[in-house]
Amino acid sequence: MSKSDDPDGGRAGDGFDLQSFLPYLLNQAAEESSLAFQQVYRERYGMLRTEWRVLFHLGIYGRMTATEIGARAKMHKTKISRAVARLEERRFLKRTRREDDRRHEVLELTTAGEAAYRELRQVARDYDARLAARLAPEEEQVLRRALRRLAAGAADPAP
Amino acid sequence: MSKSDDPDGGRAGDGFDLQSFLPYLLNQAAEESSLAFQQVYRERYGMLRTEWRVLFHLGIYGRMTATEIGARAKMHKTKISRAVARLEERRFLKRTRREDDRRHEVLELTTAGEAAYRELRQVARDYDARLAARLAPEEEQVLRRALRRLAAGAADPAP
DNA sequence: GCTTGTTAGTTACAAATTCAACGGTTACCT
DNA sequence: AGGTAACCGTTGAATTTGTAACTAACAAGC
Repeated sequence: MSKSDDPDGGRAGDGFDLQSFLPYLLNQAAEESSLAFQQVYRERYGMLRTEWRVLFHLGIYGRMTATEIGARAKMHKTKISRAVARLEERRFLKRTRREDDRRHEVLELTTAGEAAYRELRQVARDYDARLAARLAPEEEQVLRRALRRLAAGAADPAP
Repeated sequence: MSKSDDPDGGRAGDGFDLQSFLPYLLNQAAEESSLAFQQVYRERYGMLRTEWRVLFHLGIYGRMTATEIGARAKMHKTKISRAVARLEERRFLKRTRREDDRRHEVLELTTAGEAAYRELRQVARDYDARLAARLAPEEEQVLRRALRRLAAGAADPAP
């Protein structure tokens, strides 16, 4: 039949355009644009996605606790707990219990962690530039702004 | 210390702006914007992400094989295999071996599958509109175009 | 003091994803 | 034909994630 004859990636079929559905489209773009970066932190440092995120949070913001990272990155406690454990094993960070409240562990990068962070940060900068180069300069601005708005979530759940 | 004092979500620290790093930002936006839709297909149909995707591909493009879906959606074989198995169990789709080449299985929605698809499609449309409503109309256009370009991937890997 | 409740972080178990190998079918090559 | 290679789809084992119960530390009320 003539149902799926379009050579390109997608607007045939019935009325729904999957390639324009934001949750789907965002996911495809996120997936695709993570690939090359992923390859670096995986193959060069044996890290997982959760791990480079924790690394970056500490590299950027300095000493913080696991919960603070979780709040900023919207990552679940357990993910962070495991990422921290692995990063500690590999001596990328160290923990210190806070003496005024011994429930908190303050996390901090070691020298090795700092070094890894700085290298990955450079990779990230270069890579981000390469991604942005696929877009028109003003397009890029609009994109980042729109994404931040979407990432922020709905303020009001419609009355 | 004065290292992480910014009340809002992000630009303190050293020079790197994580909230603007596209792979990270895209992921946050994708995650956030999937939540409400996820809730519907999960709680109303007990589906997984892979499953609604397969369902939509069949609903939109009609009969296709698993590999064709994989190519369009950039989903791995095994994910699709398992999604198809679960959708079949629940009688949302049926398979037919192609007689001219018995390696292929043509997948097709059942009546129940069609019904589920149509309902979810409506949810998707409404939801997409609600997401887009957070953006300025022209912003929205630029966003979708930019995302499609990013999702398409790099044409040349730089010589 | 001694409950009760809350918060920080871990761990155990189940669910989902990835990776590698497999069976069955067709295509190619001599 | 016979052998090898390629392709479609599945399966089992290893990773990774998610969910829920847990320990430890503090805080508040009584």
